Order: sequence, then structure tokens, then C-alpha cells
Amino acid sequence: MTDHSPWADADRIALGRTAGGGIVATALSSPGETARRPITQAELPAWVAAREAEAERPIRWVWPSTAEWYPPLLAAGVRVSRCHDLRLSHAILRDAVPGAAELSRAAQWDAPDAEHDDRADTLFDLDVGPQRDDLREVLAELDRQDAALSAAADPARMRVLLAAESAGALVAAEARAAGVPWSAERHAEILDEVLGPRGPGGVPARMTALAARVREALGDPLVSLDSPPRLLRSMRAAGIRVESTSRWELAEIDHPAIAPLLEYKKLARLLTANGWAWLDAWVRDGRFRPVYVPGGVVTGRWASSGGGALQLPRQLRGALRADPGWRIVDADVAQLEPRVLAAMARDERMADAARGRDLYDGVVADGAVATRAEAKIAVLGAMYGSTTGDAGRLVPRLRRVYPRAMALVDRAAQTGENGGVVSTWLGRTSPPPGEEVRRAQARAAAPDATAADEREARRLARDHGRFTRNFVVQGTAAEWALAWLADLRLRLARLPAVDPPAGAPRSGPAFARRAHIAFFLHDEVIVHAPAEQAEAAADALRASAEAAGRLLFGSFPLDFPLDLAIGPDAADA
DNA sequence: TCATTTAGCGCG
DNA sequence: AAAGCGCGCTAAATGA
Repeated sequence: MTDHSPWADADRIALGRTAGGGIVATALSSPGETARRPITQAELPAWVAAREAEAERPIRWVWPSTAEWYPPLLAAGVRVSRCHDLRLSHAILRDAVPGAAELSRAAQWDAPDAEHDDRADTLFDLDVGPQRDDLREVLAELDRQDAALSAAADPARMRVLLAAESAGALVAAEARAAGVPWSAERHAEILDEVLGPRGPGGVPARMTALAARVREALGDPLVSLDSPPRLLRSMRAAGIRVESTSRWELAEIDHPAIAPLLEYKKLARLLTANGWAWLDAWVRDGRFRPVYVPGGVVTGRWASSGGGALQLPRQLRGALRADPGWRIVDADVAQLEPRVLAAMARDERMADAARGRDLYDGVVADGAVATRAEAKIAVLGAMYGSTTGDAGRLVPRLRRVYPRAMALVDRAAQTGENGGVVSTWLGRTSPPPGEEVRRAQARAAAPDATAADEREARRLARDHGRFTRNFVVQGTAAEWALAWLADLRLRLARLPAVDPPAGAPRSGPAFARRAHIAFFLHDEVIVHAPAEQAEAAADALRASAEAAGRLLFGSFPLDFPLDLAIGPDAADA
């Protein structure tokens, strides 16, 4: 490089706004700011793309919020390689670094992202944006975060966490822009097959028929099956002794009304949650576009808002359909959470049980329990804090065989029960016990406390202990998954662009021209890939899983095997 | 009448 | 009515 452009040399480029609302970029290198430039809204995508192209090493774009700043770039076909999401990083550092008082005071960073409107051409909603989008504030917050990072318990791990969290935000925006390839035709077929044709008022014929059978069996020709209180009264009148109308309780009952009622509930659920109305509202042009909310769960998992992206019933998986000439490459990690637990605890015996096979089979082979089903109950029970029933009986046997892993979750539970804070492998911290817990403790400690007060306080403390027990595992699993996604998106981005099918529009998001992440759900990734890149995408998924394990846990001998399938070409299906 | 809570069930 | 963690969504019930 002869030219030494400050932009090409920059480690980070921060984006913000001037007092007048214009966009301004600054180049940041280790000594400080090296260049500043105003950019119009219209030229921003091309300018960003040019910086990405000329950079000597990957640029990290620093911006207030990926959810607000990235979608317009994606709409213009521009991707970035890395970013630092100030809002997401703020939330992590604020809670994880005890001395980060300045971050706590900068409360404007606690406000949620503005809803991005796909149709609007404004970058964001101005009543949320200006205060933290102001470039001076962006740079001030970045300074605060850099300082907090240095003060973190383990700055190196925290740096990985912030990078992973930010990369996740990029994936969320990209996956939404790409959409899940979804066959509305196939979805409607499934609805027709399962629910039957829609009768008067839009009520499916099979539901009407089942409801009639239930009412007949109850001897109550008018009862509404959709109202739990009325249904409960009607069932009791018919001599059925139940406390609720939930499925798990009804399943125990022997009565002619039960079978059709359970079937009715199943259909009603499909109709209301993912029926024709859902199809209408959420599927357009062959794509389902859920709104992902990175960092939306306290543990660091993503949440979603709208469309129920995280609850798509297995029943409808058949509607997930690749474009002609493309393939669905679907991968999920087998037993992610117990694997992560084994690695965190450095429990080599548990890692041995997991390596190269189904972890539950390994637990059986270790003689801890007799069957795979028991192993699953025991392992989940250990991570969730079960104390009764089968799990209560089986968990102690696990404690003898995997003392290190069990000690880790037991300690996390004890800390939470005592009102303490626990943290994930990379350093995300659990929220302290809430108001309700503290009030109950205070009541139980008062001189006039009753036995009931004390029981209530202990119950709430144990509830919080189960939460912190699970937090360390669920949260670290979320970190592993973010690392997997982050590495995967960069690998996929290196695949060559393919020509769109003849007649297809040649413009549009550049990433739709190659294999890309189309869906993510805690431990599962769906890649939509041109047929000729399907194998490369599968290799990338596996290589990224391997890389994520090494990034978090170094040389600890544990693998993260994927259940991976390449779907059929649409034409074969 | 509208806003909030509850019951129930889908996902990991 | 959950035991045993974390979510979102819908319709009905309840509260204001």
C-alpha cells in the first residue's frame, strides 16, 4: 500500500450523525481519529462498500445499532464484514463490569432499537435516534465501552463476547433481509390436509366435527371448547375430575370426550398460531421474514418479535422449500447444552461420553443410568434443577459419575439462591434477584415473620437458584452458537457469486447470489444454497462448529457434532 | 370500551 | 397443575 489512505488503514470506522442530521464517518486507529467525512444518505451504501473493498484488514464498523443502521445497507446490496454494535455491547458491559458507572449513567443506550420500517427510506425513527446517533455521543460511548472492556474480569473473553454479539446482530439483519424460503402453496396444502376445508365462518370442517363429538360425549350441546373455564365446568358436570383443561392432565383421563378434545385442541392451535391468517400476514413472495431480536433473552439467546419465528411447528417444516436450483442445508448441534457444560467444567469424563457420539448414549455407556431416555431426563434435570419424579431420582446418579460438571451447575444454583450473580463462559452476567424476591426475603427476616413468609422466601430463592443454574449453561450455549454463526457467515461470504436464474432480477441483495444463512434457532441453522454450493455450505457449517468450539474452549477435547441434511431440489420434491 | 392478565401450547 | 430453564403468540377472562 503506497497511498496510506486513513480509511484503508483504519481499525474501526464509526458512523454517526451531525447536529443537522447528516451522516458522518470517522476513521479510528490506535492513536485516535485520523479522518472525518460527511456522507449523504444516498451515497452511504456505495461509500461503505468502497471502504470494505479497499481495507487492508477487515474493518469493524462502529454504529449505534445494527438493527437501525444495517437494513438500509442490505437493501442496497451492501454487506459489511464486522461491526461493533454499541447498544448491544452497552447492555452487556453495563451489567458485567462492576465499575462501569459511566455506562449506567448513559441511559439513552438502554432504549430499545427503533422499529425498522422496510418501506420507509429514512434510516430510522427520529424520536429515538438523534441522541445516541449523534457522532459525539457515539465516540463518547465507544470510549466508555473501551474503558469498561479493559476493566472487565477477563477482557479477552469479553472482547470475544462483544464481537460475537455484534456478529449475531449482522446475521439477524441479513437473515431477515434474505427471508426463509417458504412455500405458501405447500403450507396451504398442509392446512387443508390437517384441518379440512373451511366451512361457514371460516371454521375448518374437521374442527367442527370434532367439537360436535366432544359436546355429544359431554352431554353439553353448546359448550365452547375455546374457553377453558366453561369447558372445565362442562367437564366437571359430566363427572370428569380435573383441575384444568391442559393436555397433560386430560391425557390421564379415560372418557369418550377426551380423545376428540385433544385432537380438537391440536387443530385449534395450528389454526390460530399458523393458519391461513398467519400465512397471509407473514409470507410474501415465497419468503417468511421474521424479526429476530439478538440479545433479546437475558441469557443471550435471541428472541423474536412477530411471526413466531422461534415456534414454527415441526408440522409445517414441509413448507420450508428451496428456490428452483437451490437447496436447504439444515444443521443442528446435538446436545449443545450438556456439551457446553462439560467443556466449561473441564469434565473430561463427560466430554469422553459425548465425543464422537450421542451424549446420552455415552452417559448410558458410563453406567450412570440404564437407558438413553433416562440419560436425557437426568441430564436435562441436572441443568434445570429438577428435584422430584424420575429426574429427582436420576440426577444424583449423574452427580457420582460427573462430579465436576455437576459441581459447576450446583454452584451456580447456590450462588443464585444466595442472591448472587453468575456469569457465562465469556462473561455475560445474570440479572440479580428481582423486587419480588427481595421483598419476600425482607418479610421473612422481620421479627413478626410467619412460617408461611419463610417458606415463600425460600421458594423464591430456590426459583432464582434454578434460573442461575440454567443461566450459565443456556448462556454459554448461546455464546457458542453466536461464535458458530459469526464464523459461518464469513465462510459463506467467501463463496463465489452465482448467476441468478434466467429472467430473475439481477439487482437486489448481493448475498442472495450465494449460499447464505436463512434461519437460526438457538442451536439450528438453515442455509439456503445454490445446488452447486450445498456441499460447500455443509462443509462450512461443520468447520464453523469446530472453530466455535476452539474459540471458546481452546484445546479441551470435545466435539460439537451436527445433525446435517441437504434437502432435495424443489423440482424433485 | 380499552388495557392487562391468564391459560394453554408451540419452540429450543 | 406441575415437576424443570428460557421464550412468543392467541383468545378469553378480568380489571379499570
